[in-house]
Amino acid sequence: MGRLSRLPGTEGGEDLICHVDMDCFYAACERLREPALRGQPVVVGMGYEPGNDIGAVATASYEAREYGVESAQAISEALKQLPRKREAAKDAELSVSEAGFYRPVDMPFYESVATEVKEILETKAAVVREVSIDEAYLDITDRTGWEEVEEFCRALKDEIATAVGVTASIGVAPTMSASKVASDHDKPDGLVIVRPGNVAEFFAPLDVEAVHGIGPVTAEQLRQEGIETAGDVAQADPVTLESWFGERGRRIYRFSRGEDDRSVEPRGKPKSFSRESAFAQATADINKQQERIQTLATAVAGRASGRDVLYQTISVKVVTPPFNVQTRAQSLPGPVADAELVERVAKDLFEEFEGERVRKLGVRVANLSFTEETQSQLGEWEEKTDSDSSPDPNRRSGQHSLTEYE
DNA sequence: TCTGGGGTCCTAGGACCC
DNA sequence: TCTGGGGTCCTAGGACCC
Repeated sequence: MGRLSRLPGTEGGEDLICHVDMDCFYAACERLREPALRGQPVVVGMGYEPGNDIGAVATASYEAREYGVESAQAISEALKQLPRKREAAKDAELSVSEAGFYRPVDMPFYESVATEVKEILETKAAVVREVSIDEAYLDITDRTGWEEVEEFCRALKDEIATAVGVTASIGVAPTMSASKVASDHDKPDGLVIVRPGNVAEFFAPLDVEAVHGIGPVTAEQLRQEGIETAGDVAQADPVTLESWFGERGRRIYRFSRGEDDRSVEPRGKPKSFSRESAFAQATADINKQQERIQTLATAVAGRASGRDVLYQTISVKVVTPPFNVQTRAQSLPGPVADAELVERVAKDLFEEFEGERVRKLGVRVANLSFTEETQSQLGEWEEKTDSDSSPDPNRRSGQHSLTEYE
């Protein structure tokens, strides 16, 4: 829960929140280092190996989307839709990368590009919250005003395009959730400014699923009730929404009206690390399963120890056909960093599923604690700690305070 | 959308403590 | 002794986001 940025019950409108969302970021990065890909249908994916179906689209360029490629689609399906792939099918010599405009995910490179963007963002706002590698919120209240904000944003977009070479879509609104919806409203290369007086009008016609926090499941339930637009949600009875969806119902109600009392704050420390991977085909082979668990456990423990993080809870995730997700967890008496223990516990937890066909396995560590040294090394995780364990909701961020881990 | 991978938050029931 | 109330931790699952 974020702090209140203003007194409850008072009219919002003073704040200018800016949401920056990079367009097709992975594909844009690939084009940076390979200009021949510009204007072409590009698909960036992970886990694809020729000859099997495993692997999905991480990002498709707008040209690829024209051919029907969608995010999260199986790579093999996506590549069939691209014209070059069809030509290449005649030529068995061509590798996958040469055939379609497929490129495998290269996170280190994308992160280097994201860092350049972030450096620009940091000059534009006192507080920047990175949501993911290609998305961030900026509180620009003290840097501009509603009269000049369009110029301000154009300058920001230009700078990103000129200095880094990728395009961003930007949304500006009086709240975080509204700015998020605004940036999404006119992609790619969009700039949508929702002024305080226009919030209701902006939201009214939008599909419920455009609202941040309403996904496919909730959207379907709402439609069953005849609620189809954000405007409909805004007109609904918040008590009824709460009876349907619990606390989330209240949030949905507020977000559909553009209301959001969170303030922009830097990201806190991670809460868990996990690793998961799918089998090319569901398998009941215990050797393959245990081998996979071992690989995942080692990888997860390695990530944690690389960051000097201790963990106290170890869990496994088992996905069986058709798509049944089950998790089992075990907490330890105290925080540890022990790869062999992770593997042992994970294998123990998995025993219950022995003999079952499994399509996907995952290993996770949680209940993390951060050592003092970790803190100084990890500037990117911020110095704040108040979001995870402080009993005092009024405690301000920005202080090094790790007493709970000493 | 027959579904990859890495996360977050919320809920609900049970164990356990005082 | 068969029974109140409050609080915390743990586990499992679900929805959502990128």
